[in-house]
Amino acid sequence: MVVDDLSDADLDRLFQAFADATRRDIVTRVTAGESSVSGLAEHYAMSFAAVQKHVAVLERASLVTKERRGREQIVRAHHYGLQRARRLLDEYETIWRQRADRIADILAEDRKRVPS
Amino acid sequence: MVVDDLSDADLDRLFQAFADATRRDIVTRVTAGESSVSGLAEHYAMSFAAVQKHVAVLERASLVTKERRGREQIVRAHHYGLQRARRLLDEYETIWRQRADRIADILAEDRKRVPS
DNA sequence: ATCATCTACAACCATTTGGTTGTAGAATAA
DNA sequence: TTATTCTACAACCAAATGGTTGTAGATGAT
Repeated sequence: MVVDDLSDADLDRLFQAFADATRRDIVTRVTAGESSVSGLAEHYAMSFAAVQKHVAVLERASLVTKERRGREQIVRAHHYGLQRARRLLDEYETIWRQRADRIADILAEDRKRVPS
Repeated sequence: MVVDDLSDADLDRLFQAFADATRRDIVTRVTAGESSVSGLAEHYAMSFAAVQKHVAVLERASLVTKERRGREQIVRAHHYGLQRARRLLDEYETIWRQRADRIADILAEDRKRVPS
């Protein structure tokens, strides 16, 4: 049962977004609670513009959303992006596990046929 | 309960490795069954050297292993890298879900106090 | 009205990335 | 031995990435 319908480009953006420690930290923060871009920027030893770019990357990957509130831009976690990434890795792991089980079965057969 | 102990650089490599469609396809293939590097290269419209590089990226990310067999280099899936990535995303999702539940509770409280 | 704050975005720079071609070594086949 | 196959790796290139500074527009506070 496939629930995801993400293009290669979508997946590229999704995993690329996770491939940076600052961005993973931003995801953690806004997952714990919303924050303005400048609020986020305080926590990192880089310029506001750099943080702004990181947020933009996360937004393009559908991992966060931005919403204006007064003069601030509020960043929130976007659940579904996260869920999709996890499900994809789940699929890989399921395939792997099935194969591992099959190998285990074959080994078990061997043991029956050639008892020590 | 934290089972993972991956540095930022480890995670960078891990997600970076997934951030390319060719590499994800290689992971899928070798997850279904081992293959030589040249065997993999047949499936892609790029040079052998390019595929070789992709395999090297996956190897550095601990997603596959290489082993010499005669003149071939056999590529296999390495389960643990995959598992670690999935668990990390699980953690994010758990945090998010807890927060979503908390918000739902607060809304439920509101409904009790201010019945329509 | 003025000032401070928050954001947007352009221009620039160094490094990394994803590809190429070319050369060379090791293992197998004839 | 010689030829073929598979791999390793260097050198190169264009484009993307992750950072910077600088300028300008909106919004809120005094």
